[in-house]
Amino acid sequence: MTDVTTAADDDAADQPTAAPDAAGADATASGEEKPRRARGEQTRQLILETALRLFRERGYAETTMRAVAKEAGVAVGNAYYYFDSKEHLIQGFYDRNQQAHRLAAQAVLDAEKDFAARLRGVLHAGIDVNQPYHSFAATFFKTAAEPSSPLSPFSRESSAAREAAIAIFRDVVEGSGAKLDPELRRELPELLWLGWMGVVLFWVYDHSPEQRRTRRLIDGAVPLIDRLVALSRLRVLRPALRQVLALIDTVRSDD
Amino acid sequence: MTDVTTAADDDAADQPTAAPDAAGADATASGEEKPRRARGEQTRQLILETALRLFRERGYAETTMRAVAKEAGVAVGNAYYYFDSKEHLIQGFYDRNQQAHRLAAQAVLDAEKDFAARLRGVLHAGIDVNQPYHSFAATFFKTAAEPSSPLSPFSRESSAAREAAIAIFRDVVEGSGAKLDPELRRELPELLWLGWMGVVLFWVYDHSPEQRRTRRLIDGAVPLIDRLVALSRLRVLRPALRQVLALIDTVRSDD
DNA sequence: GACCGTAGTTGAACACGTTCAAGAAGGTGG
DNA sequence: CCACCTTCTTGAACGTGTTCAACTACGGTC
Repeated sequence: MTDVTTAADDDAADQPTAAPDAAGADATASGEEKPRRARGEQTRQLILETALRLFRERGYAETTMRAVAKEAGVAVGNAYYYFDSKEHLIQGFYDRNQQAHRLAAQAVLDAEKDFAARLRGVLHAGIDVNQPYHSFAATFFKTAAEPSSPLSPFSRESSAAREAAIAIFRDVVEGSGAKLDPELRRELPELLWLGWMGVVLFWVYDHSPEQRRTRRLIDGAVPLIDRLVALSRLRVLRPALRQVLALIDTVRSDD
Repeated sequence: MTDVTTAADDDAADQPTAAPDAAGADATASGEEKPRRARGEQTRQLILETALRLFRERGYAETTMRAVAKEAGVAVGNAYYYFDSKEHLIQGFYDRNQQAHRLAAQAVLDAEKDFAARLRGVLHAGIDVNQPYHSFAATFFKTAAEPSSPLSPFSRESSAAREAAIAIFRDVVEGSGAKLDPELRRELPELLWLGWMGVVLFWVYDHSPEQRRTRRLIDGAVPLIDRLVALSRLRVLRPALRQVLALIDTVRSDD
């Protein structure tokens, strides 16, 4: 209700200190007074919410740090007290979508038992969740692509989110009745996650209306993977399978 | 104007087309419409050479447009007369390495007939060529990853370079004695190029000493692909192959 | 030779992400 | 009440990529 943040582009300047006396205004979300540390956390959230809203409204590149600060009613330097850089603000978006995917995927996994159906559902759910942010995601992807960026899906900083994502695919495999080579079973979740990264990559580059091509890619690739997984138990393919698994091991080994 | 070109001296300064008027040197294919203005081309080359040198010496991010201009002995605005942005300067690097890869690949293709050996050689040659620029390439890769960037390997602006790269892999296939399904034969070059893009992606993220993991990836993946290609003629796999080819077709179709 | 149009060139100016020294707020211990 | 420390906040300032109106040089035309 209070929603001072929506005050646009004009006044925001006259607001030197937010809630100097507390007066209970700060208790909006959580019920009770946190430890004294709550003061900064509020500002942090305010800045993050404001930034994500502006990213959504205007796009990432078009949103300046000055605009975020002004809109949030703080000094620009304050944003940098809580976030190391503009890119770091994206992490919030990142986490949020990851969680939404997890949730949407769970609904699918609760309803489906067949491996192919589970995989297909989870992949489509991932696209569903990200669909509204396609144009924004493209620019955001640019910064995530930098290997040294903490936003990279392969970075140490992302390892928690990455593990969570892989867990979804582990669930896809484990919860299905698919019979497969035990060693493959162990590696498959990570491989599927890698495939998902590939789908996301394709999606980012997909300019077709509503990203239909990505949908078709999913629909076409899933039966293929399903078939391949089934074929993996075939005698002629055993050596090839071993070869693939050995390669994965070799490549992963040291650093 | 005194003692200009503090460091840009050496080679790049005085090069071709020094005679602007003589003998219609600038035989740019188009012809009459264009007045013979080779004057600017020299400046363009000077700026490009200077920029690439500084990128190599200091890195991309650390090289400022002001430094490029100063080192080249021109005003900063002049660089923008010839190049739309700092990113556009990278295109030169891009083209040069592409050509070097083509050259190194040719040596391999002239010597080897076996499919696996050809593929392996071409991939290693690609890494060889790019090796000296690994740290620089990582940051440069960031800008290439942006879908809307003209530097993206999938962009229209890169289509010439892309076709040239695919041609290398076409040569890999055609020049080998490998027997394979005719339809696969048609698609394989582009698929191999896509795989090559994957290897590059892996390479960019590879922090192992001298990117050994990438080398191992190549050495491990090539026999695998070789085997897969050979297996593609197996009866049990024919339907799967059809499925793959159909998927590629579907995904590629409209936009 | 005078004139004009355009390719080429300039550097100040702009908006941006980011940094930093300075200070305010608010608690803690005396 | 007073120092004192930590946490939080500020806004000017820096260096960056990029733009732009003005200017120069030069070939073509009369």
